[in-house]
Amino acid sequence: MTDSETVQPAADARVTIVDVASRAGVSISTVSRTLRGHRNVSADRRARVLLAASDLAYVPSPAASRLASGRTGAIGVIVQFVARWFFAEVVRGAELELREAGYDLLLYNVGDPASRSHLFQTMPLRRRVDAVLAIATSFSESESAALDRLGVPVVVVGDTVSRGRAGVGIDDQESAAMAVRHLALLGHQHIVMISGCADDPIGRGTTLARQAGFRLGMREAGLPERPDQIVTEPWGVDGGRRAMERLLTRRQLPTAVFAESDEIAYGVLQTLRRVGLDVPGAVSVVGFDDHELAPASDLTTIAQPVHDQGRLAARMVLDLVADPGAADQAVDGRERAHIVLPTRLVVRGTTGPPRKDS
Amino acid sequence: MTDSETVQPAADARVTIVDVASRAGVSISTVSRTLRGHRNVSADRRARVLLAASDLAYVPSPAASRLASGRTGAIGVIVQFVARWFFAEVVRGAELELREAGYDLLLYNVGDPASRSHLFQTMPLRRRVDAVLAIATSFSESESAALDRLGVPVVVVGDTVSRGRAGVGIDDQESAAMAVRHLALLGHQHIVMISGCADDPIGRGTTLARQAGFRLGMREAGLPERPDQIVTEPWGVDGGRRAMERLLTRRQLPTAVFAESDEIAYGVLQTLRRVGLDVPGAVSVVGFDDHELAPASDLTTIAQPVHDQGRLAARMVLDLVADPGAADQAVDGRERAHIVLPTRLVVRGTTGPPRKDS
DNA sequence: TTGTATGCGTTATCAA
DNA sequence: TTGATAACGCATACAA
Repeated sequence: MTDSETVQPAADARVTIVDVASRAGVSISTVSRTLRGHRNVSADRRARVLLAASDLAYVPSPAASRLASGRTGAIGVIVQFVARWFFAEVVRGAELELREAGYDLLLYNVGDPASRSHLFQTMPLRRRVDAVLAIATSFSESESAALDRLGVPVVVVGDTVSRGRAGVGIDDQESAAMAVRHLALLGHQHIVMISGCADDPIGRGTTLARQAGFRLGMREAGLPERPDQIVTEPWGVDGGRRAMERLLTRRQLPTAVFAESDEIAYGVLQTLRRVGLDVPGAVSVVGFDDHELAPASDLTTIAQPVHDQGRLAARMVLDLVADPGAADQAVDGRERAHIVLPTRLVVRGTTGPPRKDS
Repeated sequence: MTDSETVQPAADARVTIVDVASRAGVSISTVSRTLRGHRNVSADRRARVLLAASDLAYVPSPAASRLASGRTGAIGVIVQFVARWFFAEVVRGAELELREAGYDLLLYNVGDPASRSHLFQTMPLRRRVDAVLAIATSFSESESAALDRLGVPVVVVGDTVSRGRAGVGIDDQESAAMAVRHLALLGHQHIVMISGCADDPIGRGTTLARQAGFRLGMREAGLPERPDQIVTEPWGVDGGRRAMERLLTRRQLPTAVFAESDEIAYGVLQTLRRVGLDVPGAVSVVGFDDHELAPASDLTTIAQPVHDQGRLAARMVLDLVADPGAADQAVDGRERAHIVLPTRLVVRGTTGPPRKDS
């Protein structure tokens, strides 16, 4: 650990802009202007101010700055489950970008209904953030209204339902269709999708879009619609495990399974392993997300750029904060306020052609 | 989604304490006192203030409050990799507790050296937080000094090296010994530990403690010291995979592997699966953490209460903020400022007795 | 380009 | 118990 070994000045927390001003022999407005990067400061004074500030290890008081300017310098990030890989990865990407721009990241984890309704009812974000970044969640009407009432820009990540808001995401429908095409091309005819429940408020939009994509892919491949072609269980490993167990009670086992998420796929794989069904010999499995542990499970999956979604969303937020009217203008060279990032199939070991005897 | 459907008042963000005071017919001091829960306010005035505040949907300005009181109402949480399950889970626990107490959670992700040194050199936390919560990281001397210079309480989670600071964690050494005892009891004599590199700044203390625990457990079980009984690779799935590959080139395969973390164990399992070695028939595997996906891999592991560590640490932080001198006093009924939480063995399918012919 | 002066919305001190 | 009022530390409109 050779980093950050530089010795710091005494760094008395009580150094104010007045101290810097008097040490530099200028007024506090000049200090303020200099430190905020305004152009109209002469070179020599700028230098003097910078020197004095660094000598004194001056750090402006965020509270005072916020009070005077009205800007909070903070972005509120609303997330359902920080502990889940996807959310955490988005947060990481956003944090990187925000920190770089000097913004604070206020985390609001609203997985349980209690804290969620608390967030939207008492709105603790009010006056605390310059903008809001909401990760993979669908808002109810009133929630959405509450958000608008904040009067700050709102950017969403990865929720298809919230069109109309600035945001970044992927094309869940097309991506799901990609998975089906992959299986169809391998020769699979009996494909089942396992997904979370669409009435689950969490990721509702995502679930619906991926289900639609599955159906689309099936139609494209000329495969017949089956009544039970989509099995739903609560989202997660357990759900996947249970769904696969249900499939094991059917008259005929599908030759391939498309899971709405890698976590669900893990549950599917677990059940298949337990009963000794070969993957992909007996059943092929495709996941979705390219979860960090997908390589460890050798899982074929649809990869999406999670980290980048966080970064881009954060940049959109910053742009909107800088210019609130820019919601519909170009962002980062792209056309619209809704950025759609590409996905791709990652072929690993859980997919292959169906066995001839199937 | 039936929650948070309550209609909100107009909620003009520009309502100040003055408006509440005039509507209630009292002075702003009375409003302030009432809202901050001071005792010396008469019942009727209190009621009037509360009514007026709620009518106007008044929310105090955090910036003004912070400027006047000197308290920021925020806790800085320093984390290496939010995207990893352990860290994210601790954050989740901490967030719950902090939010409940009305504190903001400022997230600082310092995985890469650049942002880490930036954090400790320019100390953006200064004046922004009332306390710091550092998750599973070892500080260098200068980093530790920089932290102290902040002049706010610091609480650590899950790092054994940082004794001397208030914190909460587990007994990594004893827990690792537990894993070894489990294997020894099953009859294993040839056990190898796979761990991250001890010169990796990340989780250095944890790694060292678990290695020490491994050696302790081996001695206790009367098993001979072997020169190569600990294999180190960079922490993570890839490291585990590679370490297991290295084991496959040895003259004799161990009958059991103890992985420093579940992620490492996943890599080990992947390699074993690839070469067709039966688990636990040919090789038993024990992990550490009880990662959320450990059940999916049917991994025997040492479970630690991650979420609770976050919660307890947050509560320690809050106690210290309330009474900075309380560092060495009782916390939550426990004796010392360093809380050690219990761990336990979770037996799943990756451990069993060694095959007779081994 | 530079400095002066006012305001930002609270909290806290002090008299009453 | 209540109410004036002085900080709190900075940004900014305005004057110079």
